[in-house]
Amino acid sequence: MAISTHQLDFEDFLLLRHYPETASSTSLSPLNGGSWGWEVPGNSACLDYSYMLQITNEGCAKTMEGEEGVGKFKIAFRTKSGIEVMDDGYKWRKYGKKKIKDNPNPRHYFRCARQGCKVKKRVERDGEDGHFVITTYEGKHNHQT
DNA sequence: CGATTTTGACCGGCGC
DNA sequence: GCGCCGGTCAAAATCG
Repeated sequence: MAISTHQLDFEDFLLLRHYPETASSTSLSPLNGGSWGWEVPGNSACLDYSYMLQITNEGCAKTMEGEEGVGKFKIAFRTKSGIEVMDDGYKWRKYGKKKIKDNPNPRHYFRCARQGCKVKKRVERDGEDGHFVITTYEGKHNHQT
């Protein structure tokens, strides 16, 4: 599979980063509704998968600072691609499928096939925009590609 | 033959 | 306390 990637059309995509306990404090802004935030890169004209992987690693490092981790890093991005599952070099084992209320489309749950690797991957196809795919990564790989 | 996928059911958490 | 939604696991079947 190989992502083939290389150059997917990331014309429209959103990057979502999640920070476990960023000082949530007692009062979370109602506007945020949590510690989730959407980030949209300025020049998203051409973003390649490698870039996303970098972001992932970076985020992991930050989030896991001090913790062993395995943790709780979560990143999600919506891409405008007909391909839902792109191969990022890791082997994924599907462990579930579920239909979400918000989306009439089924959501696929993947998990890294490597032992000791508790990374989870969630892929949801946008039913209204068939060409949009929301991929969410959770956790950190204990091994290199 | 082994690993992986598939569907359904079960469980847990959150909300009201 | 009950209901809803989402997530995970499990057994069987399939593919390579």
